[in-house]
Amino acid sequence: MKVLLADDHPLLRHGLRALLEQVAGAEVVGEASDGEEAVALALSLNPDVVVMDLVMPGVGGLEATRRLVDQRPDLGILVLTMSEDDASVFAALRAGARGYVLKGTAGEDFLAAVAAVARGEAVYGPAVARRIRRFLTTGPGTGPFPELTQREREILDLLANGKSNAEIARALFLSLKTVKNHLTNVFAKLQVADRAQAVVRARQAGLGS
Amino acid sequence: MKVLLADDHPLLRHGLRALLEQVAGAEVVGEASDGEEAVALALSLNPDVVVMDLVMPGVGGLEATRRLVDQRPDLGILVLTMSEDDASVFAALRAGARGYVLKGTAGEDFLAAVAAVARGEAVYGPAVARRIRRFLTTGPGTGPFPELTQREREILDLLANGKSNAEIARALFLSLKTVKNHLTNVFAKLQVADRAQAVVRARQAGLGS
DNA sequence: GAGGGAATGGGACCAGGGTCCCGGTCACCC
DNA sequence: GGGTGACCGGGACCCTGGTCCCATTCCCTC
Repeated sequence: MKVLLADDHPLLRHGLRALLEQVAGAEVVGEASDGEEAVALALSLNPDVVVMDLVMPGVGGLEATRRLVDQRPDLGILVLTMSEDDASVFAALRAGARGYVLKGTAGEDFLAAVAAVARGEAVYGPAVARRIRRFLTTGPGTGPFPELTQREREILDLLANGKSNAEIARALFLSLKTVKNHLTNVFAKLQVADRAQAVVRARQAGLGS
Repeated sequence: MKVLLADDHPLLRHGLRALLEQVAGAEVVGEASDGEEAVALALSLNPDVVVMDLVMPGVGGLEATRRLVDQRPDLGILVLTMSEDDASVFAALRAGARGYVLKGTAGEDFLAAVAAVARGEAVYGPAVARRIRRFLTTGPGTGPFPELTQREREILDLLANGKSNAEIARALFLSLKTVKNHLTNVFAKLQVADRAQAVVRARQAGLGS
């Protein structure tokens, strides 16, 4: 099983290589630090699996995945990323990645995912699986504020970044009135008096950037 | 040299351990995956250096750093961060970290930083070094936002906890007008438009509870 | 003593934020 | 079919928040 590593963090590449080399039959045939390099190395080294970071300088993992899948449809690509957001998950899957693992997963789970992708299977980490299930069920699942609706959470997230009502309205293509109405509900559910307190609560819960 | 690793990413911990174990005299005595665990292990294992990630589930690296420095002022804490953004790095240093390295740094540089922190030195990147110098040269203004006056910082701190103008006025025995006037100055100095954005900035810098 | 900045307030003004109440559409479920 | 809830929006209303003036009192420094 030949593996190609593509990640712009030397430390992380080192960890992956150390992990993979413990496994009999696994061999790290190359390392790339950006998407361009990843595509070139994958085409020349013919690995069974490419472990691909999404965020890399220059050509990112998403674009590299698209190019590789275009030329080698059977190549297994395991996307490895920090971000857990819905957009990334589905963008990666649409691009043709066969697996999606968060960087926070345990070593054994990661190795199992690499092996599975090499065998042609598709795997997702448990965290992402939960995320997908939540996304599919759409219900007010296990978010930071489960009592909020989807829309209310979107608005709160923008609020947590200091956006004004008008900016939120523009960002979500809503009327100013709708934003204010939603926020009134959010404040009630969070049991806060105004937007400033809501920002405090939201950022305590890890929202915002 | 005894090292404790605190990061919620097993893969990254693995990479760091592999790196450190190449060095004679270095020993990874423990691994923690959140701030709570990091504090407990550091107090029981007595390492020379704690390599601390900032973003961890539950008690984050910032709070863990504060608690550790409180109990073991001489303990070297090396913060490991994704990005070099001013607010978080500065907050970490304010919490008592003796250095920080980006996750993207090369292995040798990372090892050098760990060794330096173990020796009691402090290591910072050029961007932070500039900021530190400015912070120190602006005298014992002590805290983020050196451009603010003492009173303005007090008010901003209350604001960062979601207090209204009236509440701030009562808390500080001031007129409502005075609070508003001070806040107008604070907003100008922080280059934000309103209190919500000020809350965001303040909490990014580690203010508030 | 003159100057400047920090701190404290007042007056006037008004835009944005927030509330309450109302209407409608759509999807889902009993 | 009827009910419920999310989502979208309007009207009217009030008040906090924020700004731009202004003044006063300290205190520190030149």
